Amino acid sequence: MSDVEQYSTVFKALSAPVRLRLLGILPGDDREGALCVCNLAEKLGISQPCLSHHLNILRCAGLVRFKKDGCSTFYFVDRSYVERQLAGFRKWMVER
Amino acid sequence: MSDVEQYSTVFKALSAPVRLRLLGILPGDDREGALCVCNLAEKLGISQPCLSHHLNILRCAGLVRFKKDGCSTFYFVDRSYVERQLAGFRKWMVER
DNA sequence: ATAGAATATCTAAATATATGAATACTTCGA
DNA sequence: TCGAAGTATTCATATATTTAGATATTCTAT
Repeated sequence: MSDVEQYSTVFKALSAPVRLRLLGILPGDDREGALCVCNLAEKLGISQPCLSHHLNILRCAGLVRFKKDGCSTFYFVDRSYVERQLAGFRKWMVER
Repeated sequence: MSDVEQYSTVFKALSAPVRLRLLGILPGDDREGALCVCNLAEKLGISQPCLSHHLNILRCAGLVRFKKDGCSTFYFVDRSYVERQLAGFRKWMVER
């Protein structure tokens, strides 16, 4: 994947208010304060399938990961990946 | 505008490959190597109206500005604004 | 095995975005 | 003032995204 495709995937994932609110609720890698998916949906005021869809977009972009714990799934933000992407883009932009 | 709306506007502007390529071509505030709009369109392989549309999206997001010089218009990236937004988002994300 | 809980996938509808053609607007020089 | 060049806007169409309901899958406990 080219730089441009890479960054556009990340930024597209970050471009929806609902996904930003989701990122704001999800815990970091430490997973303190993690919520299961159904509670997240309620908190965001969207349906569970819709939330699954947005989590999938964030996951495909590499911004979140998850750990399964029995029946439940706990998502968390991969903050270091987010920061690497932002830093990479900043560098890409300035280097032109 | 709330933080979430603000960042989503910026990221939405950055989410299209054609707009990233455009940002890669546009000069920074020094405006060295500036191209007029019609030359940019040719370089990107899109029509002039389409380019105008994308420039407008970037402008509305605050990422680019322009200077008119006679008939021509020269766009340039407001790099300091871009960096402020990226830094602000990084902070916003970590603070949750 | 079976039931129930949690999450993901499929499907269809609504909405948003991207694009180019036609047209309007602006500025400059003759 | 008129014409030409450069850019923006309008309009219609094609494509992509968002959303919820229905359904499928996965895991656990009985």
